Amino acid sequence: MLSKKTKYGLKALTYIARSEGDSPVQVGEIAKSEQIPQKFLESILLTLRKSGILGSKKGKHGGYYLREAPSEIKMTDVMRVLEGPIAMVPCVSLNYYEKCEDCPDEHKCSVHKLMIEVRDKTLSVFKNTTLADLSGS
Amino acid sequence: MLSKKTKYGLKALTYIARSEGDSPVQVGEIAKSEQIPQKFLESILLTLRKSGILGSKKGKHGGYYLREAPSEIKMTDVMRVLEGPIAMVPCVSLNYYEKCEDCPDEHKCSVHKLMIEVRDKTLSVFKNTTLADLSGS
DNA sequence: GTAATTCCTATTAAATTGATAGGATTAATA
DNA sequence: TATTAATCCTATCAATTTAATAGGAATTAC
Repeated sequence: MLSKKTKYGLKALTYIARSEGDSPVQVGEIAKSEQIPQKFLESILLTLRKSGILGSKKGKHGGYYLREAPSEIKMTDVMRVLEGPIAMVPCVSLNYYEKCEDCPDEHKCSVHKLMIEVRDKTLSVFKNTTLADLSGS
Repeated sequence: MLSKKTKYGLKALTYIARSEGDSPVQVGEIAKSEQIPQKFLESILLTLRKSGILGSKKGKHGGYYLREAPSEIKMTDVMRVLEGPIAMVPCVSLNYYEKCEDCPDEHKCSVHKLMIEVRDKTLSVFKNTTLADLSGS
């Protein structure tokens, strides 16, 4: 299941994509409109900024803005920042690979091959979807 | 990420599929061979039995066995029993549908459509995979 | 009747997630 | 320069879920 962090993050990004004009969008506005606890949303947008997906402007009239056009922002990147690995087991993760403790040989593991398939299918969706698709192009 | 419950469950099913002969397979044997805490595995196999995937025989020389041939046991069923919904959000779940609290209209939700796509791709993998595939046909 | 097994319920420990709190820092503007 | 309004940062807490353990009841083979 998707964490609320990810869901809130996706909604916020969509909101920003839709309302991009001259000035950055403020956390308070997004929180109110999308019914997200403001302080929680703050921390999520901070994560997105640190990862390079969002930029920010501090102080009065500050807020957040996209660093690239919505059509350039891939779901693979967004999901990895918000949700972490796309794979269902660490041993098939491309970006966060880890050996499973309980597996002497992962090529003999019955779960391994199945999870590679799932990973590839999921990845294909996220690779071919951008923020523009979410915000209704 | 897959829960350990699911991973252990899949490994145990694979083990049973591979060693099916006349007599049922015992929890202790599986636990030892697959390095799974025995009591934890007990509860997992109990779940699988209650769902109808496994059968059991009590008492001395008892144990667990598959209710159908490995090639008849679909991953969709196994995953739903062990891991729960296949969808990443309740509002796109086929078997466990629930409205999202924070969504006034799910057809306008930017996350909804994306998650339907992911669900369908994942589902296609699980639909076309059986325990026979896991246990090396 | 004894030993070996599944079955059942309850409990606990650890990890993760969701949310909150309080203030430091920065920038616009009057 | 003081005020206001925003992001930024760190810490903490509460709730939930996950992983594992404990102890014994019920059942069956021999």
